Amino acid sequence: MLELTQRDQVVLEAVITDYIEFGEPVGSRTISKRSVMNASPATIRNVMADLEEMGLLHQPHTSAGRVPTVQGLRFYIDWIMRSRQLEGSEKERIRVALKTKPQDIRELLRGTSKLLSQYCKQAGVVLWPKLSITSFKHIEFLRLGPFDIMVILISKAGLIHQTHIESTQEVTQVELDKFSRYINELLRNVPLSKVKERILEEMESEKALFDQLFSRALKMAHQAIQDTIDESEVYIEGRTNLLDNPEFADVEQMRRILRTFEDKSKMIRLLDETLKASTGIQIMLGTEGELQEWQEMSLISAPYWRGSTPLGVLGVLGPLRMDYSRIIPIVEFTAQFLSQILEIPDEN
Amino acid sequence: MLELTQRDQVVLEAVITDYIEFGEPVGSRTISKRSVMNASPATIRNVMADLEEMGLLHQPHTSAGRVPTVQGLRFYIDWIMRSRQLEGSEKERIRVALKTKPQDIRELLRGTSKLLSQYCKQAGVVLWPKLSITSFKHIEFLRLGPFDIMVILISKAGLIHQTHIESTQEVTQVELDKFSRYINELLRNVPLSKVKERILEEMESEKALFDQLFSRALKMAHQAIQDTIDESEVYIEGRTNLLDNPEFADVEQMRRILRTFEDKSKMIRLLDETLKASTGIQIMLGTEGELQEWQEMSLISAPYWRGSTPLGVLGVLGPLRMDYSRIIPIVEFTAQFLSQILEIPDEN
DNA sequence: GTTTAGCACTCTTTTGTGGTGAGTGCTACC
DNA sequence: GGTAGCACTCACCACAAAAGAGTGCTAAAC
Repeated sequence: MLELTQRDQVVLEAVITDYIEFGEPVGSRTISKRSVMNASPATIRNVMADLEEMGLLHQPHTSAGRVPTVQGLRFYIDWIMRSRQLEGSEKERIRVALKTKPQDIRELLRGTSKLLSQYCKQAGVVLWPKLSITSFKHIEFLRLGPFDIMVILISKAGLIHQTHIESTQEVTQVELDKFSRYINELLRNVPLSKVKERILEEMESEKALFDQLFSRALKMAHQAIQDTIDESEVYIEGRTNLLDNPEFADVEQMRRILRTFEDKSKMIRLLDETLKASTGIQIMLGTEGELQEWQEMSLISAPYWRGSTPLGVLGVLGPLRMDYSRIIPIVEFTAQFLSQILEIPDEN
Repeated sequence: MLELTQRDQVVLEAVITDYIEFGEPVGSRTISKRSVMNASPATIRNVMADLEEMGLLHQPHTSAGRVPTVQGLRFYIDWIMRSRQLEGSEKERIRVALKTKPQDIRELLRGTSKLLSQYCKQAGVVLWPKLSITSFKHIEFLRLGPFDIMVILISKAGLIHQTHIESTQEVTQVELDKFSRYINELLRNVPLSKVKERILEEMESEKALFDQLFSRALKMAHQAIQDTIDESEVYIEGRTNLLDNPEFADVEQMRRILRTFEDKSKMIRLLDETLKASTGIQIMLGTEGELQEWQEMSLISAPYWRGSTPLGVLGVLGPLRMDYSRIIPIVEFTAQFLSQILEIPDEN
C-alpha cells in the first residue's frame, strides 16, 4: 500500500467524490472551499502535485483541474471509501421488484438485470452460466415428423432447453413416450454435469445392450444433450442508460461500446472471469483484467449462490465515473437476495 | 395522384436516388450532369422549384440543394420506383442462412431478424404475434413442490411457454403425469384460439363432473393457459447498425431512438398495425401511422404466413434514407421464404 | 518547516471575422 | 419553353483575439 498521509487521503477523496458528481476536472479552489478541510488552494495544489506524482491523479492539460486515474479510483475504492448502507426502504423496493417475478427463471434473471439497470442508471448484467450447475429434472421427446423429434430438457432450476434431433429410423409418439419415461427415471436428480457420464455408463449396461429400445432412447438423449449443457446465457438490460453519461457523448465511442455488447461471448468471458476470481463483490476498472476492450468502463459484480455453489454473477456496467458507494451495496444486496430466492425451489 | 410530367418524375427520381446514395442535399448541377437527361441546371432548377411547391422536395436553406420530403419519398415509392429483382445468388444466401437454423422457432425468428439486419445494414425486426395462431401440441405438468407446479405448453410451431401454478391440494408427480396424458389427448390439434373453449366444454361434460381427477386436471390446464395465449414476442436485432447512418450522428436523436426500442410494447403495436393493414409488403414512412414517435425513420415490412393465415410480420427499420429498391425485395423474399419454412412442420 | 498570498504563465474555450464555395432565383436572351 | 449569366444567400472553415480557469513557483507569513 502506498503511503498517504491523512490529508492526502482526504484530498484524494474530495477530488474523486467531486469528480464522480460533476464529471469534470476539479481544481484546488473547489476543494479548498468544500468540506471541513481548512487549507488554502495553494496547499491543496501541493498535495495534488504529490498525488499526481504517485499516479493517483491526472491532469488532462496544464491549466486544467485534476481527474482521478484508474489507480486513484482503485485506491479510493479499496482503502478510503466506505459504502453507505442501504436503507430499509431501498431493500424493500428490491425485494418487491424481484418477488413478483417468480414465473420463469429467465424472466427472473432478466428482471434482475433490468432492476439493476434502472436502479443504478447504468447497464445491468446477469450471467446464468453453465446449465450444468443444477440437476436434471425432466426430459420430453415430441414427434414433429417421422424422423424429426423435438427434445425438451428441463433443469431443476426451471430452465428449459429445447433442441431438434433427427432419428435414423421412424418413430411414433408412443415410442417416444416410453423413451421419455425411461430417461426420466434414469436421470432423476443427476447433476447436469454428470448426465453425459451417466448415459454412457447405462449404454454399457446389460439392459441397454440387449434391448434395442433402450439403446435407441439412450442414443437420442445423448445426442440431444450434446450441445445443451454448457450454454451460458447473459442478460444485459438498460444499455441505453449508458447514453446518458456525458463521457459517452462522443458518438464514435458510444458506437464502439454498443457494438461490443452485440457479441455476447465477450460479455460471457468477462463475467466468467469474475465468477472464478472471487467469492464476494468485485470491482473491475477500465484497463484491468478482461475489461481491456472497454478501456473507459468499469464493472461492479457479485456472484449469487445456491447453498454453497456459485451459480452465476450479476452486476452493473458503467463508466469509470460511477457512484460506487451507492452501487456497490445495491449489487451486493441484490446478489444476496437473488441467492435467497433461488434457494427455495430445490426442496424436493 | 398528383400530376407530374414525365420530366418532373425523372427529376424527382434523380434527386431521390442521389440523396439515398450520398445523404446530402442535391443540387441542380449534379442532376443535370447525371443520367440521360439533357437539360441545363437552370431548367432543372425550375422543375425543382415546381416539385418543392408541390411539397415533394424541401430546401434546408436558401443556398442548399434539395432533399426529398416524406411525401416525395412516398410518391417515388408508390409510382416511380421499380424494385430490382434479387439475383439467384442473393436468394441462395438467404435460403442458406435460414435453412441451417431449424433448431427452435425462437432461434429461427431471431436468426431471421439478424439476417435482415446484416443484409440491409439496418435494424431487423420480426414479430411473432399471439401464440394463439397455431395449434396445441403438448402440455406437461411438473411437480416443483407439494403445491407448486410448473406447466410447460408447446405449440405446433414449436414455441414453448412455461408458467407456474399453485395447486390447492397436494399433488404427486404420478397424478400430474395422468393429468398431462389426459389433457394432451383432449386438446390434440386444437387451435390455441379454441383451447379455452374446449376446456370449458369438457368441464361441463359428464366425465369431468363425476371424476374428481379429470376435473382437477381441467382446472389446472385452464389456469395455466389463462395468461399464456395472447403473448406477442418481437425480435429486434442489429440496432447498432443504425448508428452508422450519418443522419443519426446526433447523440440526442440516437438516444431517443434507442430508448424507444427498449419499450417493446410500442414496437409490437406498430407491427401489429401493419399486420392488420395489409396482405403484402408495406412501407411506413416517418410521420405516417403508428410511426409518429420515430419521425425520422421508416419501416419496410411484410407479413409471413402459414397457408392462408398470417402468422406475423418481419421487416427492416431504418432511416428515411434507405435503399428501398434493394431492401424491399429482400424483405419480400425473406417473408416468402420464412412462410415456406414454417409450412413444413404442420404435416402430422 | 509548513502554509499561504501573489503573480506570471499555459492551455482550453469562446467569440468574432473574413473568405470560400455551393447552389439558388431571377432576368434577359435564344 | 429552354438556357446562359449574374447577383445573392448561406453554411462552413480557418484563423485570430479575448476570456477564463487553473496551475507552478517564489517569497513572505505563521
